[in-house]
Amino acid sequence: MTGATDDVDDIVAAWRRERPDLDLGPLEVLSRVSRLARHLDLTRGETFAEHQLEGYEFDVLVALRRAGTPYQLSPGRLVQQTLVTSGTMTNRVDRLAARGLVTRSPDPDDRRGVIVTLTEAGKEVVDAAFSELLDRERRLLAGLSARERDQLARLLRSLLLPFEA
Amino acid sequence: MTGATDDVDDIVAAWRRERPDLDLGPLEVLSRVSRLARHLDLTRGETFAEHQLEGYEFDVLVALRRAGTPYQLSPGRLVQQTLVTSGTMTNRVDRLAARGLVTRSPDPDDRRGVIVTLTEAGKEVVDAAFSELLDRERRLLAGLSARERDQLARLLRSLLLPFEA
DNA sequence: CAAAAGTATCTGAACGTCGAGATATCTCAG
DNA sequence: CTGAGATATCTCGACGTTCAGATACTTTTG
Repeated sequence: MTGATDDVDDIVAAWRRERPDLDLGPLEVLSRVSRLARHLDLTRGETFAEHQLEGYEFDVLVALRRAGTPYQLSPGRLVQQTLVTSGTMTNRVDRLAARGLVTRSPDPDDRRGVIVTLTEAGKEVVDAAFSELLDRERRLLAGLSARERDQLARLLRSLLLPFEA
Repeated sequence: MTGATDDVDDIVAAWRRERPDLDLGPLEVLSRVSRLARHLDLTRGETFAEHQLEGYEFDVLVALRRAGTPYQLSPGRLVQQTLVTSGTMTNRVDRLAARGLVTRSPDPDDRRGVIVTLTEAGKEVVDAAFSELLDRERRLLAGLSARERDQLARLLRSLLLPFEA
């Protein structure tokens, strides 16, 4: 059994033919990261659709949910956790508030500030969707042993660290 | 020395506190993949800007470049390789053609078809940008040994395969 | 305490992507 | 050959994101 090849193997082979002078090593890892993330994004949508959620809505709800009681965060903190811009977060909170999944209220300690709170309805939706997402993702990882998953997590962490300085 | 922790460690710890009933294992791997990809996307933009390119333009040029002489692909093939929709590809080719980086011509063998060709100017731009991108990505991976990079590539490949069936 | 610098959030226009549908062409069974 | 279905590409309106700048408030400085 010769190990199966993926799209990135083809891409690297093509480059090796076209540019044998270049060290294509980085592609082996980082192209796979990008493509895998893209596939994950595309299929996550299926899970969310079952709960009448969009992916970007989920990202906000999930940040509020794991903050714990009373499920409150400022837009600024939500921006940090979701890696989007402040204008985007304003829009997202608007839409979620219109659907009754969060509320927006003034921060009593800082009159510039706003507090976004997960509603009970929002909590129910996000809990259901999150649990299903975990199930789905567990299936994606089923092909790896526990040891391999640990390795993978450890290696990815070390790539992630430089971005979080 | 206790290993450094990243954002995902914090996220998992928060979830463990909030939902000790759930198996959060998938997050350790897949959250890192998503966040890393997002960071890669954000910083890739810096490299491209030096060559007056946008990331989405680069994706198209690079697919044509590695196709080899005569650097031609149909919009359909470009769609497959870049994981975007056909409408998006039409727009991208429009913009690249307007900038003189590609040309669009009818396919002589299939009158429904179109052939997108990389111009000499397009080739020069993409070669310069690609080489610089590789340098930059190599630096990101410098913290890993060759053996670790291989491991990582192998594990990511096995996660990618199910999406490519 | 006043002025300057910093911070939190929102606004609005420009932009790229998507998704459904339209058009034109090709393929193949009958 | 003909008609049905498949295929390749494009059109276009809706949408979410970005970016720069505006606003309002807070903190720091002298």
